[in-house]
Amino acid sequence: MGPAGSANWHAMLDGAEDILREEGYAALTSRAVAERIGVKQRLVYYYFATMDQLIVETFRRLAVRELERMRGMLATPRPLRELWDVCIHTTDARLISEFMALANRSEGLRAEVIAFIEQSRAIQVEALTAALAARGRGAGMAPVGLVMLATSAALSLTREAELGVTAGHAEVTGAIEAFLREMEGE
Amino acid sequence: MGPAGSANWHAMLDGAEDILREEGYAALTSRAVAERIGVKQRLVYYYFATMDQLIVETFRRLAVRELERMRGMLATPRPLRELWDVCIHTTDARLISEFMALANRSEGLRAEVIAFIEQSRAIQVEALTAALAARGRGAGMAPVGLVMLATSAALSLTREAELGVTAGHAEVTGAIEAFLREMEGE
DNA sequence: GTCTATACACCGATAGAC
DNA sequence: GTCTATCGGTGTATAGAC
Repeated sequence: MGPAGSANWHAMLDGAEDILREEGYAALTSRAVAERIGVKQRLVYYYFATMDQLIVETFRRLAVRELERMRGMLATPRPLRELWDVCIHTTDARLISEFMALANRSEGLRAEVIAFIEQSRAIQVEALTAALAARGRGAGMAPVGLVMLATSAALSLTREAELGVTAGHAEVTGAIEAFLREMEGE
Repeated sequence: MGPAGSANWHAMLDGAEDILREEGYAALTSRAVAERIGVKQRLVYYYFATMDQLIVETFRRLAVRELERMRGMLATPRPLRELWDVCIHTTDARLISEFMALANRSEGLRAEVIAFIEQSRAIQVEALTAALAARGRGAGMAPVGLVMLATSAALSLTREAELGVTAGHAEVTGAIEAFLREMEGE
């Protein structure tokens, strides 16, 4: 309904994102979003027809930004290093947990999540394939497999670190760092 | 409060588990649990002081069962194969997503989740270490790192498969299957 | 665009009878 | 152990004034 891209529209998505991160999806209500940005609850329904729509838009905005950022990294001197650092340092496992749980029950969100995973994987495969080709070598597994494995590891490493579990982390991180150094130096 | 281990106690945990799996934690209410097992809402508060306690007990019962099962596998002819099959086939990523999201906001649950991860990792490390020693070889990475990596992969493989994403899955599964065959034959 | 007001349903938790 | 009844609060969503 309301104008996408307007100041209030963005403010509402910002609020929704913060609430998801800090309090979880059970706390993501139209009242909470309104209060957080200093408007009345009714206004949320002027900008979004349902709460589900607000959630989907929140994820979509995040996904678009992230994909754009990742594509930008393809042109840098060390794309693999950049992509890995993003995965491991700027990922918020709490926020991702909420979206993963929500995606199990919202068709609209699920479609967005699927699209995001597929596109981000494609970008990462492109980066790894190019890096391997430039050095005229393979990696013992097809790039798409290696990318899938690294993405899984990054997500679990981040999530467990937030919980306070670290068994095996140094070993996995070490192996990936060694691979990155071998591929891109520094 | 109420007698842990009684028929109603188990029925309530069963109900809670089903609701989490099917509808998510936002739908896990005392009324929903009561209705599902055919009792009145008040009775839920006779067995559990708070909803948080019910959630913690639901996870704990599940974790205890799972750890027992995993320990039992250490004595089988192919422990690595058994442990991997459990990870990849009987894991319900939806249920895990809910517990992961809940653990971000419930101290009691978080402690249980941490304990479970640490204990299951220890069992898996024991299995892998024994298997490597029996064959007098190493694996290019310390066992705990390999276990961490495999666990991450299993979780993401299951979760993505439920979403319908499969890019890179065959490659990762193939590599792990090859490793298992090399270690335990068949 | 933004508001007041409200319909209707559901929540956790408790009092207290049987 | 199990129930009826209820308190005070919150949820989505809508009607309609300004």
